Amino acid sequence: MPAKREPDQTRKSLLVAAFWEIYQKGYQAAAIDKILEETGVTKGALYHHFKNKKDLGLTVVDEIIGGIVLQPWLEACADASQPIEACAAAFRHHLNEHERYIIELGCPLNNLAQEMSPVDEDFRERINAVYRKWQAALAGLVARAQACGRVREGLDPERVASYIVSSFEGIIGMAKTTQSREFLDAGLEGLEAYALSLQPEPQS
Amino acid sequence: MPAKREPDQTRKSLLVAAFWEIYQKGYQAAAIDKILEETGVTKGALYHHFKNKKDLGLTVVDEIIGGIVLQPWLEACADASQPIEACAAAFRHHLNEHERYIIELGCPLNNLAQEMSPVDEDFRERINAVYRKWQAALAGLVARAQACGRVREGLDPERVASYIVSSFEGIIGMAKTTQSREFLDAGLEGLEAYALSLQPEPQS
DNA sequence: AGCCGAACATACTGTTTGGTATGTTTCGTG
DNA sequence: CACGAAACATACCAAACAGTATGTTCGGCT
Repeated sequence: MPAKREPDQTRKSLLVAAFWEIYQKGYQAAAIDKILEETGVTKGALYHHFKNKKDLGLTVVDEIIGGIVLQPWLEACADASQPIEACAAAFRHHLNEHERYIIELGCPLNNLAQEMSPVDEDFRERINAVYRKWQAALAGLVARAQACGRVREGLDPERVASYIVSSFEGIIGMAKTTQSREFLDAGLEGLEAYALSLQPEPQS
Repeated sequence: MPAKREPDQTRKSLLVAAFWEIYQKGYQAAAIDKILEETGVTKGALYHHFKNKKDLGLTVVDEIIGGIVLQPWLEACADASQPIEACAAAFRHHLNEHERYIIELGCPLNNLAQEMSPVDEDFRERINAVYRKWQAALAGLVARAQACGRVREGLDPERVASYIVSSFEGIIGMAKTTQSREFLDAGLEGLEAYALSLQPEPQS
């Protein structure tokens, strides 16, 4: 029972189905036919909306994955009245919220990044664009924390943000690999220890 | 001009070629025919030594990747007269040594882990076995550092090791994604900051 | 009403790929 | 030297897959 003719709806459902297929199997192993089967859309319709598989994949990065990954961080970094604490809270909240999928399937952005970066420059660029936004938001947070005297001066916010993002993705990746929460917990503990080490020496 | 008949040599060359093919494209996208072309071995020979593609892949994990990844760490963790410093040194040495490939292709173990963990339980187990050895070596290092009073008591060596491994793989992954050394440097800086935070408070 | 392009549907193609069936050659052993 | 198994070689297959050619239907605009 396909609703008569709703191009936006059709397009969106294709993107969502493609996202899940890619999230589960990776881009290269993602099967177009599976996406069609899942949505009930036909091949003609798909190739009307997207010019090929790569176009579909890149659009998934831009319109689906970008939003999913960035949203919680942009929020958390924006209203941070208490920078580091808010960040750590957003951290844990985000992980708890999606723990199920994160342990089973990892981070959709990192998955694609690891698979496609060496293999396709266009994918790499789109993925990097998302990472840069994430990193920029975190760097802004750190800079503000410095302004408040909650983070030591002399640290480069960009580099600190780099490390946090790297570490975060690494933690999620290991949780996926081990299929357990242990690496998640141990990782958060470690990252918080690192965050504490950013604070200025208490002037006792 | 195939050397008359050297089964071990043939097998080994297949494993090495398979390693590179998998390292570059991932397991699922790795082409058997490419491996045959690269080695000059024929299909009949390959399927004589390995019962299928999966068997080949799993053997690559066990006999090639395991060694490559573990060797430098096991060495560094073994003779550590100065635990943390030796570890950090092995760190940097390892990265510098293989910087080229690491930035371009990442960590072969982590690549496979991210690709295969959600998709194939057998791969996940083999990969995890390697990670556990790595983690165990690091945990041993931390434990000894505790015994020497160089690392605070009350920290769980296993969890600390978990975090370091996670973080390390995350850093390499981001270096690959961005195709730059920046994340590598920023990551090492961050990890060293973390390592310092493990030390006992200086009793001033 | 009529028309034209956007939005779909169906059937097919060409290639790539892992895997196999079958044949041949080498080598250690009795 | 015979002989049997291991080590290789060749030709082929069947399925999966992205992509296309072609046809049909809807819906807005004049």
